[in-house]
Amino acid sequence: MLKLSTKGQYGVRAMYEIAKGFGSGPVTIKRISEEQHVSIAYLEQILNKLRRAGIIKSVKGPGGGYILSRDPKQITIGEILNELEGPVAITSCLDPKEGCVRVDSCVTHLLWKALGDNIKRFLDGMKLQDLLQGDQRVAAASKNGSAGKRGVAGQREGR
Amino acid sequence: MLKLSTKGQYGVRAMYEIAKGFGSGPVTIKRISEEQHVSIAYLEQILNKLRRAGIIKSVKGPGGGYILSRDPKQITIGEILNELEGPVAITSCLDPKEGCVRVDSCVTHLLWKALGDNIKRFLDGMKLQDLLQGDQRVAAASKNGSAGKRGVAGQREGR
DNA sequence: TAAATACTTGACAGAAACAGTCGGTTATTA
DNA sequence: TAATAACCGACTGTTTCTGTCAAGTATTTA
Ligand code: FES
Ligand code: FES
Repeated sequence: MLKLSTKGQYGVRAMYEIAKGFGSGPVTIKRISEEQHVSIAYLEQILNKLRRAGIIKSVKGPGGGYILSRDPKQITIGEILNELEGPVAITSCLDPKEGCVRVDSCVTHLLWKALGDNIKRFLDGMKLQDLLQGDQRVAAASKNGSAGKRGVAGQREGR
Repeated sequence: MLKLSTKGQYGVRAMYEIAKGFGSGPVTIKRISEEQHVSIAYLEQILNKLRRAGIIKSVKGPGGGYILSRDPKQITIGEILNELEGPVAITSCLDPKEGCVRVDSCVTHLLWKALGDNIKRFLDGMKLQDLLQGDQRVAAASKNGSAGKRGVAGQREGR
């Protein structure tokens, strides 16, 4: 249950690849395709969305490719997924686009809201930079719970 | 993103309804249908799964219905959803039924694992009893993060 | 034992979401 | 102008979801 679509998964992997090249010129779609084993056609769809959202920029022509709009420290997994799959919404009732009339009498509303908030907090606390740093922070979050501002021992000094 | 299917949602609502009748005889499917606005036919499907899993028991004939197999304090939301939608598996790679060969070289594996563990911890920490008690504990979890053993201030003394 | 109640089971089907492809276009550089 | 690389929309097969339906079984009460 609660599966992420491939768009979201590939999107994060693609962003990781672009982040790897941060500071050293654009990364081509072809490169990403080879490194992450995702078809070029599919990646185009994904990267277009992210570009329109302003998270990455593109450079056309030879030597072109994609670059991050911001520092990897300032791009969260949450915002990537948000663009590709919409906001976290455990139920339709929690979806901003839908909403629900019976909120007050609903016994589970708060439950799903709490879960959704939890997930959101996790995803928004996780940065592209954390992926680049070989997952130490991620691993810590696994034991700890949310990756929120409380932080993790040893976070500041990545290496 | 990360939407729960209606089976899972209705399942929890149905369990809540059965839990309400805990100690005072079986609750009919008809009753649940009316209280929670879900069709009888659909509920049958859902309750059958839960019964086969041993979470609830059924009593046939007039005066029959469904009853909890255990105390509401001992039934978690996690196990209900687990039966109805399978285990938490953010990606196919994390799904016990599927698995992945490329785990080691995968940059996002740990990330999704951490998220999944987080969710699981939340769901397993949340009991049917918490729903019955008007959501105080749930509300607390919303601000706090995981509903795990670390607990929430004032948890012990529910009321 | 007959009637009423209530759960049991498996099959089925329309709708929606997913996963991915394809053909053609535009912009940049050398 | 030729090569490179991003851009764009439409399209399609597959899977999952969200239910419905019909027929059957078990239990109680009159
Ligand atoms: S039914 Fe809409 S909030 Fe629960
Ligand atoms: S590709 Fe299987 S673990 Fe990431």
